[in-house]
Amino acid sequence: MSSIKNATDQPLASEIKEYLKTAPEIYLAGVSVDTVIFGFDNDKLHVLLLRFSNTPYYTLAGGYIEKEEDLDHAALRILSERTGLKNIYLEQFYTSGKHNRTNTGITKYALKKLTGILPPGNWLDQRFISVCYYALVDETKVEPKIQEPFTSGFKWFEINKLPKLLFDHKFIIEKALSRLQADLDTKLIGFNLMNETFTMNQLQKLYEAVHQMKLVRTNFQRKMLTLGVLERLEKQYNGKSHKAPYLYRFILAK
Amino acid sequence: MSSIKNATDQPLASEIKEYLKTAPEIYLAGVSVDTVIFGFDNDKLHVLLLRFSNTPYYTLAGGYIEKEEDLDHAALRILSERTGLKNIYLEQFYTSGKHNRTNTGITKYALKKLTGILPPGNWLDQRFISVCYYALVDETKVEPKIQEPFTSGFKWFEINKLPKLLFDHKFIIEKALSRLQADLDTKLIGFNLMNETFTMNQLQKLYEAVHQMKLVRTNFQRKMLTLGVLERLEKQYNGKSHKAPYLYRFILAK
DNA sequence: TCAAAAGTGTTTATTATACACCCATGG
DNA sequence: CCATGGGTGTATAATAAACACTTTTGA
Repeated sequence: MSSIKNATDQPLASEIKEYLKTAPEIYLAGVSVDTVIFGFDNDKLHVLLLRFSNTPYYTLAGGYIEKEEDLDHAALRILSERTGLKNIYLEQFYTSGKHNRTNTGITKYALKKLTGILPPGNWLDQRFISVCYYALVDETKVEPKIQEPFTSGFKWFEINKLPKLLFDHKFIIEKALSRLQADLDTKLIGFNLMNETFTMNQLQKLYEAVHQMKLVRTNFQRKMLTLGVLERLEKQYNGKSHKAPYLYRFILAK
Repeated sequence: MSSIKNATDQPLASEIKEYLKTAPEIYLAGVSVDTVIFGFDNDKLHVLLLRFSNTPYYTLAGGYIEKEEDLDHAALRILSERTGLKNIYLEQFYTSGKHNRTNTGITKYALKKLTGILPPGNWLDQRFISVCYYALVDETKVEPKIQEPFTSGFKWFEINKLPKLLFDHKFIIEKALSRLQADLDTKLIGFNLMNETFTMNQLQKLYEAVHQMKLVRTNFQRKMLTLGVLERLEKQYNGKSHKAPYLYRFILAK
């Protein structure tokens, strides 16, 4: 799924100025939230990115924290706004705070393309420390919404075919991936990326996509089954000329 | 080591007011850094805590971020100021952001004891999102310095005999410990808590203190040796009537 | 010679890996 | 029947756990 609007090259000065007026009243200054949204489709691990208006660059889904809002709540709210989902699996994994992280050459250029000339010291001009979360979502259930006027589209990218990114978002995605890899085997979170029922083959594809390596089919099956968290359901006949695989479902420890 | 000053009960209004005047010019608003400083002494895992002036409460070593300062640099600077050390092992592990985390009943009481009555909306009154680091230090080399006027002393506490803490600092320490436990076995960081040379027994005591469990001596020794990161030095004769243990040193992979 | 702690060896259990084998399915 | 992918069994290797044994030291 993908959508790109606003192909014109006009700085969005008027909408931006409206935003700059209200933002300081609503949000905490100097702190932002960025989320790495992971999805999975058949055999590829994806990241949902937003097109930065009037530029060829992409960014993470981000936002600000309301003045009386808990940090975790802000992350969840921002994700709900961008994906249309509730009950998203979220994990805070890093806080990025280099003093010039949003103030590099490319970013300055991109901001100018987006906004035109703005008075210095405006809301977008300040230093932001960004608290980063990763989210695991069922990609097929996501209905992304763009965040006007800053972004003009969204697109799922394969984890190893990322586009040009603004700020330090490439670094943040890499951090998110390595954290996801570590978490996948220790916590039982993989199912957040899948449909409720799945075959063992689909589950293996997920693990292979996250860890970016091939796994041995027979041993993977045994390993998953001995975890004791999979419930075997009926077989799934799909018309292929071979044994039908069982469907499984995660059973969560209470 | 321990030191408590300022046993009087007078609110430190004048020093505080001076601080409140300069802080907003120097530091980022709304964001703080808190550090869980771990030390190790013979067989106990310790945490260095600061006595909140005029109260029976303790807090983590914390501070603010200068306006043009990198976040990691701020954490290191704050630690250097409090411990007198350079080259401290630091790991960012969590960012705490509940909107009322510094504004609970006990904290209000403690702040009033410390400062007397201050105008509302002052620097200390604002909401802070706190980026949390843990530090591993050689306890014997630390020369703590208090942070006047907010704190009036410091003390090493055993990890499972913590005093009453302000804010959400107890929760943060627990998070830090479980992160340290996970890190100890995967990264090779234990040596940051010890002298440069140590016996196998001392190393085992460290692992036992961090994991809060007994380990089997013979198997622990083999496991450490097969890691291939220990260099065996001369024996350490200590006058005891038993075989002298070897000293070891960590050799860091380049 | 003894007690205490250090260091090494050995046995067993557990877990991981490789791969052989059989099974079910639709054409 | 065949080809294909699914499921199970088994042999082997690697690792972990339990504990016996030997060594060194100072009294």
